[in-house]
Amino acid sequence: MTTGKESKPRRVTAKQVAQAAGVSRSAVSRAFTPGSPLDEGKKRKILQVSEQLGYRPNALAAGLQSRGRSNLVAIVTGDLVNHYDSEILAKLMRGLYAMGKWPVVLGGSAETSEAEILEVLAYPLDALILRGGSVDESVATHCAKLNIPLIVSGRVMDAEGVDCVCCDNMRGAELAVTQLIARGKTRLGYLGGLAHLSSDQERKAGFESALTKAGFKPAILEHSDFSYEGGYEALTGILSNDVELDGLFCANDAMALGAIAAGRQQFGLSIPSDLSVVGFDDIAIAQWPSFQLSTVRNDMDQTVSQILRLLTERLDQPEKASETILIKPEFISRGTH
Amino acid sequence: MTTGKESKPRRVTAKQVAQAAGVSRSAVSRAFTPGSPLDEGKKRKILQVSEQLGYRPNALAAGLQSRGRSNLVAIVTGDLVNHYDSEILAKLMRGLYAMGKWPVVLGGSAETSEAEILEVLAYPLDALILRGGSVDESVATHCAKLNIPLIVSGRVMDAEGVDCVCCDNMRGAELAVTQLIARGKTRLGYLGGLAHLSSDQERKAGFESALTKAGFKPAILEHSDFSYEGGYEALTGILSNDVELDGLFCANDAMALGAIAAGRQQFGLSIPSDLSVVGFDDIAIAQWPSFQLSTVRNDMDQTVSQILRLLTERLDQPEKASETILIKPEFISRGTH
DNA sequence: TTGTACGCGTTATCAA
DNA sequence: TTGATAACGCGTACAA
Repeated sequence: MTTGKESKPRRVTAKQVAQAAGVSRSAVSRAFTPGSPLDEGKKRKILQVSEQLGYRPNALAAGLQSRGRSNLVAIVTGDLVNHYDSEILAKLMRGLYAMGKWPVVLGGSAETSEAEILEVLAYPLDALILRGGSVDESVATHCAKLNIPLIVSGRVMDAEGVDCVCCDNMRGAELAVTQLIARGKTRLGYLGGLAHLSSDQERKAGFESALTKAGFKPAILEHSDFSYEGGYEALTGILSNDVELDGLFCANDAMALGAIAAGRQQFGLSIPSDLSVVGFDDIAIAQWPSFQLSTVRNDMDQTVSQILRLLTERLDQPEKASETILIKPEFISRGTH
Repeated sequence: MTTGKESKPRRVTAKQVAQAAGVSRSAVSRAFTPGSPLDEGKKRKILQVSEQLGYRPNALAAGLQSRGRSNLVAIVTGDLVNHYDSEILAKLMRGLYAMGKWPVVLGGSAETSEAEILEVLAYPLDALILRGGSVDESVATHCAKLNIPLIVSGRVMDAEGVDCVCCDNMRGAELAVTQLIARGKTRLGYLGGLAHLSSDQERKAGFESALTKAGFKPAILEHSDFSYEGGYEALTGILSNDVELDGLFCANDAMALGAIAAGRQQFGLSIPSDLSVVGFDDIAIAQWPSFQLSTVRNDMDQTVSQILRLLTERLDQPEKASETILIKPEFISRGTH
């Protein structure tokens, strides 16, 4: 057993490799830079010594160079308890690996601390991807000052030089309402998530406008928190108050699943004959045999590929005009509507 | 619109702030180093100019220093489609933020590429946390050569200087078997996940040993892939082959939920009177009203806090003896056994 | 309290 | 093809 603070053992450097191999430091650097002019035998020797000593060029020091990049990209994700957030995070990370970028992940829990984001900006990030959490727009100002490209997804941020990728939430809500009405449902309710999020506001607005256009009025407009438990409690509350309802559009899948469970267990409702329920996002469990949830697909693959495209272009052309991409939602018809 | 490759705009440096504020560059450095001797008025001036220019000390360059750290910690996670993996990742990330460390997240999908891990070792990481994915032990060798502390969780790795935190899987499986037998179930089956993972092997071994000790034989030993769909298909297959079964222990919750759905929908079974099902992990959806799954808790909070403790101690004492921590599982009695 | 000078590990430039 | 040398941006020992 050892006690007390010990000195940190240091990593092997190019200098040490150079000495051990009997070459100059520059030669070592060249051995690891494809296309550099270097004698083939000398290169082999260097690589062999490096292997033996466990040498790898330090990516940090390389990123310090004039034209160097850190290849670090920060991602701010929403609460990973929400399956949409964890699923799209996985896809986004894979895309970044393929680009040779490494994701530094922030958030992941209910409260996304603004301070955390500002702290991580101390790193010379290649970009910051704001995918979830409720973060103030002032982040855009900080990024701009630090020359860190900002890409926002899941909402639209109207700031200079900020690229956005967002689902057409209004359209998605309209799709849901149209499909419910097509099934003969007329007393429709809306179950929203956190009301301060623009995605919720847009879905709600889409719901109301589509309903009005069809000549109906909302049976109820309720809010919860995007969680399964929240959806369960919300529908329990609504039905306990004798609200007449034959269709419910929920702002995400988790709440829809919770509402379905409450309807069945607390009120003995048959889904969809007594009550139709439609969700939003199309997370993996929506298609589990137990659920077979009808929902509006918030396409993750399209979203991720657009984010990656915008990132690539922005890195290549820092001054190019910013874009806002709207992803088209699609109604997924399963068994709950 | 702009075309072609443009030069990357550079970040404001301490030198520029020094010039703008009319002070030396070291003064700027001191202004951002708490406890450094510096005239109060000069410090205010520097901070004000920095604010205006948008200057932040570059964490990368700072980490290059002799006694500096990168404060970057890589985490290898398993497939984020598995809720256990995404839930524990979120908790682990929060713990790292609290320590002032930033998580570079790898994996997250079915195939964890070994090459990805080796590539990220180009960064002078403070540590590598191997939490999921099926990664070869050779990673330990690479980490050792690069002086990057390695902490493994979810399995035990018997390598020099590697700390481990793992659930006592044998004991967990025994708990499940004991509880099933206590309910009068005697024809018990085991539904495993990916058979090459040690966690699966240990749970299976625990199942068999506990059953033998109680004087019974396994009704069936089956394997799947840790997914809901896999569990659904596996039980469908088992029951289609007329295996007599009154209790099923699954190597994780997702498969247990799938198996329950299959039993109910495909064979009209009543759970638990016809068939008891017990899972492993205790993910969040295990306690959803629709499921109320009886399971063995693989405690995430304990696991995470042990990982963080080992990390802290390892950073403080690089040469201290390595530890292997076994987390005690707990049976969570709900409605499916 | 201040500024100068050096080191961190790398890549890029330049003259040989 | 080579090796010496200058950046890169920062912290800090050292001398003033």
